[in-house]
Amino acid sequence: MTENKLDTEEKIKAAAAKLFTQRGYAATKTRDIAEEAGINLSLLNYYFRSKEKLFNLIMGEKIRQFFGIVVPVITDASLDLELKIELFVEKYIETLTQNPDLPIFVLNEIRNDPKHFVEEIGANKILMSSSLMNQIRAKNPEVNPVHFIMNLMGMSVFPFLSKPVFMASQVVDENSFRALMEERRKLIPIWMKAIVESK
Amino acid sequence: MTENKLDTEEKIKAAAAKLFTQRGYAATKTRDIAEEAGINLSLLNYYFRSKEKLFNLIMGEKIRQFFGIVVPVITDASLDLELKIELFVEKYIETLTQNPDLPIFVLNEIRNDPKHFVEEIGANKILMSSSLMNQIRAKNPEVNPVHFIMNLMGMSVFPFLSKPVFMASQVVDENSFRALMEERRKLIPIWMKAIVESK
DNA sequence: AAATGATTAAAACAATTGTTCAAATATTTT
DNA sequence: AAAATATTTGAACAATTGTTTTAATCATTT
Repeated sequence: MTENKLDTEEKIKAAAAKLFTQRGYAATKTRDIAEEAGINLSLLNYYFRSKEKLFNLIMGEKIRQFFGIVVPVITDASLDLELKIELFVEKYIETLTQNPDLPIFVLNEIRNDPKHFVEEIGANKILMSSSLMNQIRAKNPEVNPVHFIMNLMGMSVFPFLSKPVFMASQVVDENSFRALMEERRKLIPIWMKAIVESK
Repeated sequence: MTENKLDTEEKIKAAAAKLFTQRGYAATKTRDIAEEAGINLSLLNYYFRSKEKLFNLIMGEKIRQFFGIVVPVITDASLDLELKIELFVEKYIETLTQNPDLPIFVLNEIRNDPKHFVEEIGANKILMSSSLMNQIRAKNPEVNPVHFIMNLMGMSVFPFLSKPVFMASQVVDENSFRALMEERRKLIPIWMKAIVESK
């Protein structure tokens, strides 16, 4: 039955995505994926040929998820800078709240295999030539706009990267972290404005 | 000879530190460490009992390195807020320029084993009760000071976490990245001031 | 020079892990 | 219904990997 086939294939992909993002490539065993998916180990190779091919598939999806979120925002010339920032922050905090393991996984695996990232994100010059970058340059021509994007991403993404540290230190718990992120959704645009206009 | 003993022990530790921080625990093989150190495989177990014990040793050192840098700064009540920020940024950018793999390794492994982190950093309440936090609270009582520390760390550390992305995207190369970080050393304190005083 | 103890090397072991195979079961097509 | 095809299963294989063992080498002491 064709539906059953999609079912198991999706089950394997979901299990693989969960474990790969949580543990990384090397620490994830094919038997763990099979168990998590509730399927026989052989089916993994039957459907995806090898652990590596399955990983590359998941990896590609995660890369597109992580970087694709904001592409429509940063490229849309009809949005002014202020609105772009608001949407950028909102999209990231929303997506990462649902997928807290996404950033550390993506950053890790890009470092391990930068080529795969370049192949996956066909147009890698999108960022520098984007409407967002031009608007930043116009606003403050004296500062390299890369600083701006590092600040914007840093303030949005870093909290999720460092969440385990703040949790372990008992600085936040699951609920207060969520509340903090809600606050940041409104605060980061204000801070970014202050940064761009500073000095 | 006792000097030779220290020599090989240090060689193994250096090799282990390099490979563990670059690849993580699971992807690092004991045989790779031995080869990198230029020693026989058996010596690893002879000196450190097991891969896991060796890893915990390295891990502890890296955690202390990553978090220890700024403890003297954030706890010293004789430094005013502005100077604290300057020193904080300077220390981090300096240390991470020398050890670019440090943050992603530390954040990764803390997520994998938060308990080890808590045991390693005995006093985990240092941050919240630090002189730095009190100075922030005094300056802007309306905003949770955790936001402030996330911004400060995010702006300082995130560039190193995302460096492989910007390199692969050809947004920066090794030299321009270094130059950017030099700029940030001066800019982040200015931006942080703008943030704290915003609204 | 012989003996002792520390250090190093090579080989082997046992468990793990990715993958394949052959048979069984289920589904679709003729 | 029979044949053909697709899916699932359990066992097995081969390579990898952390660790241990046994013997050899080296430096130091007697």
